[in-house]
Amino acid sequence: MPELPEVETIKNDLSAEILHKKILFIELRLKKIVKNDPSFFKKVLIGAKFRALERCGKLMIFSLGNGQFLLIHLKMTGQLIFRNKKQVIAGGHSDTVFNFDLPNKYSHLVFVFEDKSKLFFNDLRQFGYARIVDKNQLEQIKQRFGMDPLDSRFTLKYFRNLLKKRTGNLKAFLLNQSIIAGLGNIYADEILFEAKILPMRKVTNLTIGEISLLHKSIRKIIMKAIKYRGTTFNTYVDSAGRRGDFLKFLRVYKKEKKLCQRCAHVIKKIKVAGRGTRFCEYCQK
DNA sequence: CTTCTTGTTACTGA
DNA sequence: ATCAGTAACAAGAA
Repeated sequence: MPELPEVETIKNDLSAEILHKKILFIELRLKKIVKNDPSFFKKVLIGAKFRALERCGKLMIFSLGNGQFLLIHLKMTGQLIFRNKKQVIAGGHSDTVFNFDLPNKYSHLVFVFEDKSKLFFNDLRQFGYARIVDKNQLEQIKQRFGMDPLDSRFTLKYFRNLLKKRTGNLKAFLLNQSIIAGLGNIYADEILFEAKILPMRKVTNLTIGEISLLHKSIRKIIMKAIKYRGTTFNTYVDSAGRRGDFLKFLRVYKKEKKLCQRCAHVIKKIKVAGRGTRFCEYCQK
């Protein structure tokens, strides 16, 4: 599942490949993946160039420099894969960097650039989307997102204030994109394990020490996951089709029935806030 | 065959 | 206003 670290990795890598290249052609293979009228979508993009790439939570924002912006959300199984002219010509076989043919049956949208390089938007479950918005719509959408954990304004003081306004459980709090933007099921569970706090705890009865540790853990886990280029469980790959390396650092996500690396008790899995939630009932308090 | 998975939105009722 | 719970979306894994 692309969460903040995965989207950040794709954003950074793609920025080095696609900026300032003219878009020659748009191949829309599955209409529902685009949330605009298809002819409007193509009209805005063809002939335009991506001027900047940014990330808001798990949402990618491609600035077109003409007052319009392309939004792409990968949801659970979306991929954005870039291939240069040489790779496009070679197909999927001859290059060790990537190991599958494109387009494949999950390639719903393809951007063709003037240098014959291509950007493929793949999505197995078709939950992801692409959408063109103008500046006003973009500002409205951005307002719905909470603080980015990497933002310098995400201080302990700020975090303590966020918690004060809430009453629910911690898992739901961490997953709520309008409070903190970018955390999903994998990193929420990993953060709570790191902070040694149970996911079903109410945000109202955390001690000062727990709040401080939780704040530290959010930044620590997210920064480490970015360093290792995200977590590949099923479909996630970066823009070159490579896997993320954070899988080997997971300590609770998909570790149910295995032994806790900290205390050797069995990792449990239950439903919290409607989501599969993994934790150690012994060393998380 | 059924159940589960997951990000987000929409809807219900409390 | 906020929260908990659930359905919806889709397709594959178990």
